[in-house]
Amino acid sequence: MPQETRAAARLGQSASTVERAADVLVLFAEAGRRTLGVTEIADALGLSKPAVHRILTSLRSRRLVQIDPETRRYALGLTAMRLGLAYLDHIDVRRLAAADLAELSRSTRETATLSSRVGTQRVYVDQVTPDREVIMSVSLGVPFPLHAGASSKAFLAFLPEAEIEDYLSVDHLSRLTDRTVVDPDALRLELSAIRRRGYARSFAERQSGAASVAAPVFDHHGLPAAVVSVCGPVERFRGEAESCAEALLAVTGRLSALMGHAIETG
Amino acid sequence: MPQETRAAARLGQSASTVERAADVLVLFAEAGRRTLGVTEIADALGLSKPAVHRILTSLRSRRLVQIDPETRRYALGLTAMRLGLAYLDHIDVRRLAAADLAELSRSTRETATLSSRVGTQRVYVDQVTPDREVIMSVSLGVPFPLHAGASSKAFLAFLPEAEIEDYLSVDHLSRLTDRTVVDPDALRLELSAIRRRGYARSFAERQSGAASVAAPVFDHHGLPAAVVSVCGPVERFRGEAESCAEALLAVTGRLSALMGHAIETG
DNA sequence: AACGGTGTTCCATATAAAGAAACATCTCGG
DNA sequence: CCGAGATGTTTCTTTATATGGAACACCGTT
Repeated sequence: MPQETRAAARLGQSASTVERAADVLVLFAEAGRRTLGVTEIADALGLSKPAVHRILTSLRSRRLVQIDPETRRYALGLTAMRLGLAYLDHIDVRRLAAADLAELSRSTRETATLSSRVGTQRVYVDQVTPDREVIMSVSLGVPFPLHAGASSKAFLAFLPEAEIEDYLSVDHLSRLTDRTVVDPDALRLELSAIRRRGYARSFAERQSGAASVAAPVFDHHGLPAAVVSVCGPVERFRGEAESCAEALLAVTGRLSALMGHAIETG
Repeated sequence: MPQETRAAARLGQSASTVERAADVLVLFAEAGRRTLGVTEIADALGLSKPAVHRILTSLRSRRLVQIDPETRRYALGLTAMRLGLAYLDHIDVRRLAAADLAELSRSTRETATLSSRVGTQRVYVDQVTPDREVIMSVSLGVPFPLHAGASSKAFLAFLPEAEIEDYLSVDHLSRLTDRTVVDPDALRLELSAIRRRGYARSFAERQSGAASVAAPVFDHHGLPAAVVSVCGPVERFRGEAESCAEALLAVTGRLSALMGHAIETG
């Protein structure tokens, strides 16, 4: 009689005790409470007290949880923190975003790009172009300033205020096209609008004939770790900008969550 | 025949499969590599391939690890990050530091204190006094300004520059004793010296007859989460300040590591 | 197309988790 | 101060389940 465990279906052979232990760990992350007692856990997960106690003892031996000898209550341990920091250290935004870029380009039928920041400059690090005749294509690896174009402004708008002011106080903000905004006060207004709106727009600010919407992916410090954009020829993009922005924000929201930003403890 | 497992001694009954699973997780945090394969893990931990595979399948069902379908290699998953962030969110500095405060007081034979910041003020949240006749004792929960006394200056010195300037630009920095420094420029110099030195000193700045050294405990954002101090009567403290500072920095360094500051992923 | 390398499944066996109950501690409130 | 009713922990037998050798499946190479 093949009794179905709680294991996710179609994953193959599993180790049920390990799953119970994982459930215990997740409970610590979910519960608003910092500490949990044996009975509390047993009731919440439908396990017996001895089972929970054995699991906690094993988790304790690897410092995934720790016990407060005073109250005999359990909390997450140092190793739990190490796992989280290791995850955050090893994320490769480009790899993480690759599938989303492809999907974003497919659904919008425009070019989707990913940018990184290098000091006070920005570079495209990835792009996916749609399968149609007239498209936009960007150059990977070429540095651009932070004040012109949707991707650049998406970075700048969400930096700490001191960094923004440092950037705006440089002697001369370069003019890349006749639509580039180079007045610091005008830029401050624009950045403020971007923060309210959640994404940046550009029509030929950086490159004549090109238009785009862009939004940042936030890391667990709340700073922009990367910027995703959807861009296309300016003539047809006017009508698409809004729907592109919607798809864009869905993607950047998901990626930000994967980067540790604003996780809901459910 | 009672075969000794790898479980830490004297912890009570355990669940060995859970320990093996925990070892797998720790391996991801230890290894410089981001991804690991089944065989790689099995070899590293001395387990059989099927055992490792079953464990990974279970960990995967709870998203503690994830699999790259392309390469069939495994990496830490979203839940691992959640555990880390939950740990960092829930640290109770006071509880964490309690034992160290006691040891610090014992080894220096002076009073050890812990302070938290509440906006632009500071309060003592814990203290341990030594067992001798003439000692210093502070009042827990009473707010003090950030510019007078070692503990206060230890907070102020390591705040973001913008916050420091905000604080120094208030109309009138209060004078608590005749040794209190209230000149903004003199304070800027002093804060800079504190940052270089790593800890703050005070002789009767906040309280007549009292002297202290203090250093911050940093959180994973690199900001001071709390301040530890060693303090005593000003007459005898002059000769002790340097040795107290050494013990102090050992403690704040260790606590900072526990808070996620500057963790090495060995 | 055969190889050496992965990851994955099968299956009989042995092990180690499960759980009821008893025990040990702790915490209140009268 | 002392029991009542929690909690966490251990014992012990039964039973469920993790184990690992071997076989299988799936690559990317040569």
